[in-house]
Amino acid sequence: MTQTAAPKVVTRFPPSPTGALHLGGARTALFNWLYARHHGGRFVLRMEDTDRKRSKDEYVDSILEAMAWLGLDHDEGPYYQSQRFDRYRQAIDQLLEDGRAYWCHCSPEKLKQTREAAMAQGKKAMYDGACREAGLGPAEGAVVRFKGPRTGSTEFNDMVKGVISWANSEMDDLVILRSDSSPTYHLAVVVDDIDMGVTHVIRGDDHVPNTPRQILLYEALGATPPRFAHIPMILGPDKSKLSKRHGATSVVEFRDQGYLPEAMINALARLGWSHGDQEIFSIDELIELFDLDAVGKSPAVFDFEKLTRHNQRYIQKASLERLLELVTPFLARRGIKQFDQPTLVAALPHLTPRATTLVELADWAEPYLLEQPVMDPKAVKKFLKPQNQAVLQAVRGMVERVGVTDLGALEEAFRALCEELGLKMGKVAQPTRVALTGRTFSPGIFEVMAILGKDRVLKRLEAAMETAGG
RNA sequence: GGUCCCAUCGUCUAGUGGUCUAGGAUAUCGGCCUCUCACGCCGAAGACACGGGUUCGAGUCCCGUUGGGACUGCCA
Repeated sequence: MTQTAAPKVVTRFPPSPTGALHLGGARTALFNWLYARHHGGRFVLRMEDTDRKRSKDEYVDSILEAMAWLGLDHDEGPYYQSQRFDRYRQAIDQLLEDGRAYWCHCSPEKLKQTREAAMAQGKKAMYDGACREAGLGPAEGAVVRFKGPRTGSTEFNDMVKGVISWANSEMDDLVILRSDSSPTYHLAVVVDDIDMGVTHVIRGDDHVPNTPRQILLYEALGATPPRFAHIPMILGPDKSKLSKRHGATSVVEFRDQGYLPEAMINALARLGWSHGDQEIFSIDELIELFDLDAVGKSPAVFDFEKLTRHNQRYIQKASLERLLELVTPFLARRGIKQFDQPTLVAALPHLTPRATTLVELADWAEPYLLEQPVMDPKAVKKFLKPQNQAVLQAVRGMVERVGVTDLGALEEAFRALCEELGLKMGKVAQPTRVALTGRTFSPGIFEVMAILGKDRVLKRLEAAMETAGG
């Protein structure tokens, strides 16, 4: 007998488009994507936009953009829950018919009062089940509630946390249809995961308390629950839930700050997951190595410094061609739209070890791409002094004579010149560096000359001599 | 308050009862390299939350304490 071709693993990522894709969501998406890819399964994208007031199209676009940037491609979707209301209604009707749900006429005000009263007495703030056995029908302002069991317990074997058991008495009857006749999250998510054949639900562990109630819903709907894997949350440096006040938290912000997607992926993957002592992983390695059994249980503080370090390494590793493409928008952003590409190509290999982000890389590249470098006033004051005019003059003469193409010859001549002047290398190199780049730091002085070429070196030295003389 | 989850260097983590005087990464500090700034290399400091058990033996298993977190919505 041959088995049907139904994929054995189907994962999904269901963001609600009420904000940009955050680090936590991105990691959840990554783990789902990796799990599907590792097992040769399918990855479904679904927008949970049942809350029509808070969901916005611009967030849908922004989430899609972030996913694409990270390279997390989906095999199905994006589905939109807002387009599946008929299906949810059908499931709710079925539940009503089967006696697994009931109409509730309690007003939000009344509910709030009972809740507060319960809290005041130090009791559990749960729905009291007033309408549970009332046999009510639909009415203006009414909702439908799921009729959950009052006794026993619901248990599941979480793939990262192990067995988790929940007393049914701890769960009240949750609303599945709102008074505006839209379905709630719990109902929609379960119906969708059934319809879409989801086999593994990998999500943040803030969903742990939702899981037993959803399992009950699966059973009421006559479906087998999927496997669950609850991954620990990502925290800010103060160990509280990561939020805006911790700095950049949305994926596109990192992109705009000059981070490479593979650095993001690497950093995110290592948060809660590990493979021995290995720190650097390519996408292919992650797909090959990733599995849920190596996911940790405890929450993790996001380490921005480590991400930056990863980013620096990835910038160093990137091909010249890609770097060119990556850095161009960042150059444009600082007003450098037209420039001599060969100069940038020559400069880039010397710049990458010095840049931790693409923003910095563009900054490092600037002196070589501008007609005249922007002179740092402090550097000018310190190094382009009258007494250095002669030094610059001597360097100019040397460059005129030996050129800048033969680095060996250039260095030899430069050192000879220092000796001749009776000056240490640094005393000659620093004024030259400022003359050529406008700054006190740069790649090696000979590399700088080679990048600029003889003509520009001579021109800049002359300009600097004038500055020093004046 | 209740329910549930979690607990190794500052941070991310390795560690699945003996090989742990606890390993790696990052951050910090020191050194080397050196024309500056980086990169790179070498080195230092730095952790098993606490208390009970189980065991010949516990970072590893069990219980408790403490601490942290999540949930407790007609948000998802």
